[in-house]
Amino acid sequence: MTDARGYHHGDLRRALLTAAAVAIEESGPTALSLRDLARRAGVSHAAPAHHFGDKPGLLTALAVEGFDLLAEALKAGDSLLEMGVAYVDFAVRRRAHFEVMYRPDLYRADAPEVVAARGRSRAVLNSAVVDLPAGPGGADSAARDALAAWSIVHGFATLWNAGALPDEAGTDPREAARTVIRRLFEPPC
Amino acid sequence: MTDARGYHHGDLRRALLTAAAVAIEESGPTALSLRDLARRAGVSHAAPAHHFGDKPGLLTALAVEGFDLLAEALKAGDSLLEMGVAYVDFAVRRRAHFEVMYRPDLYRADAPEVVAARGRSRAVLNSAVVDLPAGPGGADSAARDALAAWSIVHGFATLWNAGALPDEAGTDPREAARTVIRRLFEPPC
DNA sequence: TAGGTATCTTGTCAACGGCAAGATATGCTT
DNA sequence: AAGCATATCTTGCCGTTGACAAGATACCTA
Repeated sequence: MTDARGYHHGDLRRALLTAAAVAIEESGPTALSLRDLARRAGVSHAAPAHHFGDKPGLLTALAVEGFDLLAEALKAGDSLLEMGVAYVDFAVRRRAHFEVMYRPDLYRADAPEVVAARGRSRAVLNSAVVDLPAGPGGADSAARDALAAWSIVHGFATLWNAGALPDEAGTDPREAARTVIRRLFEPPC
Repeated sequence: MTDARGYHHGDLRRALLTAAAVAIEESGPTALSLRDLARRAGVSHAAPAHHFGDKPGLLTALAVEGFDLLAEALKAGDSLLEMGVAYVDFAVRRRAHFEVMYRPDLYRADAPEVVAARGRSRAVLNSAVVDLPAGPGGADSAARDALAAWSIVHGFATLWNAGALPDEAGTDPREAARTVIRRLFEPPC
């Protein structure tokens, strides 16, 4: 979609979001430049403003898209373990979206569309926990289980993306994640 | 150290690092401006360049300081559980350092001082895992245990700082973290 | 076909990061 | 104590960026 001659682009909003994801994956969200995105899309430097208002506006749209893509990806997991693997897989494959989603200083995290989309993804995440056998804490432990599961997959994904993990972790994030998450079910008891 | 009239500041490097931590805590690392730091320290806009070269240089120094502060903070934990709590506590109290440390696109993560400081903090983290009873995997499971523990505390800390956790998580990060980490030892088996 | 609106362009401004050149303080050497 | 080298800080400048304003062009509907 580099060319698209004529005064009107046709699908500039979509093109800018895609270009933003690519640019963020290349150099991180901090180095993101609206003017660079405009250049990549072949439009003038002020064109993005019409669709997103300002930079936080664009990243807000990207975050909304990310939460919806995450909810979709999580639905593929049929168990808590597999859903955790899907969470990590999403964070690695759609790294740009993931990075923005959990960086509220970059966008308007309290915008209604964001709140709604985040709620959708969280609902899917929690749906897998209620199916577990109740722990020693009874029904009250469901919240703790959800928080623990979410924390371990989110932490693993973040550390993986940051390149902070030692080489022993391997090269396949799905496999490594599965091993780590299993630790939640097979403790040294 | 706001004033310090005269041509020379006296301790500009220290003042800039402190001001950077404050500014990042206020508005995140993306909004950080060297010129703003210079204004806060009462020096000219080009003064920071002498001490840190450029913006990544300043954040590199901040990351090094962060890894050393983390290693120090972790030493206070006498068990794996308490060390995990200390990790979360560090992430919340020294939020600016923590955010920069795990964002390699912001600084020179491969600089030798960074590699050394990161190694020091990781050594402390791993020292608590070897004291654990060996899991079903034998000695090989130590790496997995370390990764699982690191992931769960890092994920919890990140989610807490991002404001992503639901209100049920409470207001005290240490208490909430302790509850979640315990889940690693008391599974529904 | 004509008016209205959505979309995009051009022009401008302040702020920023980075560089170069100069000014001032500090410390070392003799 | 005097002079020189160096560290530290300033002033001035340039290219880029985000944001805004005003105008141009294409689409769409009545």
